[in-house]
Amino acid sequence: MTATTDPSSATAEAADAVVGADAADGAVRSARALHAPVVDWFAAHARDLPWRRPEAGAWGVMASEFMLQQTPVNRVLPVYEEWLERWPRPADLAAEAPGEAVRAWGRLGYPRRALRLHAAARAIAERHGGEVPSEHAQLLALPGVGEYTAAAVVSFAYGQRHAVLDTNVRRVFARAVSGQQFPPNATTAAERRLARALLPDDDATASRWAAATMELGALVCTARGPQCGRCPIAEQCAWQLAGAPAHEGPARRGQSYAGTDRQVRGRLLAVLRASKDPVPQSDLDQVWHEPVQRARALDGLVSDGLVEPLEGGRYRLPLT
DNA sequence: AAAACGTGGGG
DNA sequence: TCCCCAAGTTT
Repeated sequence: MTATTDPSSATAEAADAVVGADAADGAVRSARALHAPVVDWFAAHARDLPWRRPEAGAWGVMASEFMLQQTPVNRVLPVYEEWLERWPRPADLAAEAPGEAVRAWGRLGYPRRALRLHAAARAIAERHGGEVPSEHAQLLALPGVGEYTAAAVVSFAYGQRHAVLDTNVRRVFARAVSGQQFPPNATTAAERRLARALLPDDDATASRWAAATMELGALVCTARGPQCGRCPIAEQCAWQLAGAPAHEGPARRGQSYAGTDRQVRGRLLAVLRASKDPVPQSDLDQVWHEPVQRARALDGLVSDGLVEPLEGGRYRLPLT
């Protein structure tokens, strides 16, 4: 275990962040008091996910993070296994046609992620000697890698001390520290500051803390129906202490789907994925009744590089 | 900075 | 049933 009790600059910074986040709460809790319970809870309750096993490597971690962007763990699992078996290293994927990545992506959703993971693999093969970079800035420069994914890779794959702020962690901090039921709609500077302030001092503990807070949010401190009875820090949770007040601020605007271009794109791509050979326009025309929207959706897929138009009005997943 | 971007499961 | 949500990124 680590020194969870000695004071440090990080503690003072955390205190400031906490006060800043909730000035009404006069009792400044020690950030350090959260580390041990959460990390110990993680040691006892963490799921055995394939990308957490040592053999996953940085490439496995990175691939899993792409797949997990907005897609639940259970749906990712089978695709991840096939993907890593087929393309065990970045160079293996880089050697493939991008369309094969899109096909293997299956129904995970947001297929541009498949294209970006493929492009990232090519960048890694060309610019990084086939090794997933271990610097946050270099990762951030890769297609499809944003602030969260870069942080996840350096933390989970390389064991670095880096704040990892995903939707789960944001919710845990919002409740446990800020006393709010939900975090703001968009990640704020205050949240980043708080996440940095709460980070344990040493790399190993910081890395575990990142994974642990994420897992706590995913399994216990969930968006709906949180299981506070099973939470290791329920006694210190600012939201609980405040009587679990309902969320104030603006509600998150839901995403509509039925009837949108996204739905049409999804149907078009499903047809293309299913066929190894080029598909005639007439087959694509079956998926949507409205010709204007249908054409717009197809154009969008082409301009996104997800679909390749051929001579004679035929289409296929991209070869190059 | 708001909006686009897929898909399916659970409350 | 319907709505909400899921390890975000890009433009």
